[in-house]
Amino acid sequence: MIRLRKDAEVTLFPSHAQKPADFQHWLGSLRGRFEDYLTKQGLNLTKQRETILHCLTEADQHLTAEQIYDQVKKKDASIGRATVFRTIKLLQECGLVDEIASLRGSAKFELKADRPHHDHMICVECGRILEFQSPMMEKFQDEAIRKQGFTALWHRHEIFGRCKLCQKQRS
Amino acid sequence: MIRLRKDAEVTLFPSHAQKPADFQHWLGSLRGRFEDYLTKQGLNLTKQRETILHCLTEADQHLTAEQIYDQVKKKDASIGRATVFRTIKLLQECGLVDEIASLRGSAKFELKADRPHHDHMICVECGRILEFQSPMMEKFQDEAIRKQGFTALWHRHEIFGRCKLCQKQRS
DNA sequence: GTCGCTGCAAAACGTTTGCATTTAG
DNA sequence: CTAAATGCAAACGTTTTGCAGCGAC
Repeated sequence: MIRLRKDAEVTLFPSHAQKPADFQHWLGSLRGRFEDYLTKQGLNLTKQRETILHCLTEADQHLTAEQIYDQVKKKDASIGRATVFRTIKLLQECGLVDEIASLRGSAKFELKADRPHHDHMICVECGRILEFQSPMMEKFQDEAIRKQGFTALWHRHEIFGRCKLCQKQRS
Repeated sequence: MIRLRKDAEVTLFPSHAQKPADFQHWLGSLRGRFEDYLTKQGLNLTKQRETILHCLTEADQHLTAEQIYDQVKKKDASIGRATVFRTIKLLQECGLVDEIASLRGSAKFELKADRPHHDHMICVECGRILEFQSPMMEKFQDEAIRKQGFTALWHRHEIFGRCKLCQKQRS
């Protein structure tokens, strides 16, 4: 028998990551983690890669590759699309960035960094992405994984529907 | 306080839908549901649409549009890709087919029909898709949705990793 | 000088669409 | 006769790739 308090089940996050108080220090630490990974692979942290990471830290929402590209262009107009895609891939490999599904079309990305794991509710009307976390859900998920003899690497859990505002506008 | 039996938490499904004992009757009922939907929309159940639905009922795994197209061609070589895509879309609209994400590339589809809701574990090595269901997970998910004031339309929960066999081969 | 990195353009990929033709009631 | 349905090929949006030139150690 499992007992649990009704209160502790679900945590909501604001729709975007909170910026750490010491932004510069945070940015530096991410930069360091990226550089470490690249070095280990025999690669380098170039100006372009740094710019792209920087844009991701500044963004307060989930961005498509194209949106990241737009932001990056503001800092350095010479950077090409291909570099953005290639860099996002590197950031995913080293665990700094996560891909989340969008309703249709292009993928969206978020800076995972040190944030706790969470899942997403995606509004099909306005595209807004809400985040939530439920340790209990994780628990039962782990149970299923164990039962199946599966080795989980990552997962995504996306709920599509209408956010409070869009639902209200409909009625 | 919520109490629950440790046993009843997670149900595994075989990696594909069990075929009903009376296949013909089942097929007929799905066909009927499709036809009802089409009629309501002022559309018709054509030979092509019937063939595509038939292929989906025969498949015992999750198929991409291209794989469905291949199966369909065996029954009627004249059917085009576009018709397959268009028909899958209709089947989704009337709730007979669900789309599930594949690791990369094309979407995969499954015949939802009367099957209970379930989620997926996707093996990144062999592509095998395992299914599981956990009422408790749904419960906490609903809790999160309620807290957020969200109106859920559908969701998907996909765990990527290695299945038992592929994991064994690695070690 | 080497090897990685880049931007560009072209290719690849899965999916959708426009259109002329066929089909069914 | 009309409206829907089809197959084809072209278009689409996103992502990947080939390649020649650039740049950093």
